[in-house]
Amino acid sequence: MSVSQIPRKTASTTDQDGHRASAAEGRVSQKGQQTKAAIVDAALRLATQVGLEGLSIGALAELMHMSKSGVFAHFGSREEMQISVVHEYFRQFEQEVFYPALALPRGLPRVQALFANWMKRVAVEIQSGCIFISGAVEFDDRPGVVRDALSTSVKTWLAAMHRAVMQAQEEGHLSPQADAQQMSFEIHGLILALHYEARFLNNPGSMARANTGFAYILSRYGAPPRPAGDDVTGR
Amino acid sequence: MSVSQIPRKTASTTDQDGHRASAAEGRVSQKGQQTKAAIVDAALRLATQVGLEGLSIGALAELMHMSKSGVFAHFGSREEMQISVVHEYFRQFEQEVFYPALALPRGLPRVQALFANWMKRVAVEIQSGCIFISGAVEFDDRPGVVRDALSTSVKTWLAAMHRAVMQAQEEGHLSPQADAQQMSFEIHGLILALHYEARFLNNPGSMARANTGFAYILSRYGAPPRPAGDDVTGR
DNA sequence: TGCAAAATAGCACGATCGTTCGTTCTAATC
DNA sequence: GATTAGAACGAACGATCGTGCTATTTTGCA
Repeated sequence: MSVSQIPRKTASTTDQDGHRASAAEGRVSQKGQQTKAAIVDAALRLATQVGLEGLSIGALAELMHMSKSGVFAHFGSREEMQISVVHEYFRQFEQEVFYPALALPRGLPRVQALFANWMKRVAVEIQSGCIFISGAVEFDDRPGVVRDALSTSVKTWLAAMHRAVMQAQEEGHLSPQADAQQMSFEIHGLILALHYEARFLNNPGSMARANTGFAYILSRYGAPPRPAGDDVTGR
Repeated sequence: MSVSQIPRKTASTTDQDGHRASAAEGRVSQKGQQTKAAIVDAALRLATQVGLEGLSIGALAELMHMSKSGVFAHFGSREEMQISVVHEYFRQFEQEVFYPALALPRGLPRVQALFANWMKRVAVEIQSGCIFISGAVEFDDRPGVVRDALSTSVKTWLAAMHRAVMQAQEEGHLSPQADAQQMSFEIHGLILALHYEARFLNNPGSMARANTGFAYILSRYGAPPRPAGDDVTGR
């Protein structure tokens, strides 16, 4: 399902056409699409550092060498801009983490690839930040469209991970009586602990601990003894 | 430093007298201490919902039925107010989670008590929020005194937890060759996943999954339910 | 009870926020 | 080339932010 709604790479703004038109609800020109995509790009880069709430149109305008109103006109509201950022982040997350793992056979190889890709991305986000994590904190008790967009994106990804685990059970790679929800929960915890301890506490060795934890989880859930190849980068 | 000490509204700021005086560094009166403690109390309650950055002196003043300048004068700066909130939060955390567990014998019982108390607190924070988590996101790439206060508090607590685990190894309750840092990391992950999935995603059953995960960790690290000396690949 | 000191209020400041409005410039269409 | 829609600008708005400053009230102590 998430595969079918793959957004076009040519225009990153076309994915929200159906639900809301641009600022003045007039048709957008080619140039308009380009600049809007560039703005969303810059906004995403800024949001990973200062969070979705720290994102301001003024700062974004200065970064784009544009006027505030010029930037604003592309979205019509701050919330709509934040949603655009969330969608773009999710799109990139899919491209980097999810889709490459589909190249591997379903079952344990794909689960390992998903986790490896996830780790690779978090490793970068230790410096840049992750809006799925910062956004969760910022919007966890602030209902609204931005929270909905965030929540939907995160749930879509976690469901994909969970699905891969269940497929591994079906393939006989993991114990069939194991609790797939439990396993997904623990994996999520490893990622969150890595992000917290590496990014905020600057604890060295967090990456290795997350990987070790994942190996422990696999072994507990009945994964076959590890093959000689230690590197499981599914790319 | 007794166990039974319950946080009371009076003199909750006396613990930070030595490190920094009040706003104008003049001597504080009894009434001043009371109101400041009440302000910090309200600020803490507000900060758990909107975060340390969302905390504003204006909103706090309205909540206290005071003027902005009246509130401001107690701290001298917004940062100092945020630091006071962090210290108060840490103090309450200690009182609720850490000290009660000291009543139990060192080793596995104390480790289990620490985790149980931690869980009890997080269960409440699913509704109210946790500034150790929200603060980490808000200040993870914003250096300064507030970040330092937060970081120090969190590290103190995690070190206490880690120390308890090592004591359990010394007591023979946990396998001596196990990696205590690894175990602490995984426990931290369970708490973070619980907070994320329960508070942001509203996933039911998260509490049970965190408890189950903790039991798994204990068994893997050689807790009594399983015969000691068991290999790391338990279950 | 009187008096110094502390607590609080009131006001104003510069800055920044998201947003609106009218205008100007640029691009696409005929 | 003329027409027109859209992109971008610039100024201004009301609101809120943290923070000074100066009165005024309240408190604690001799």
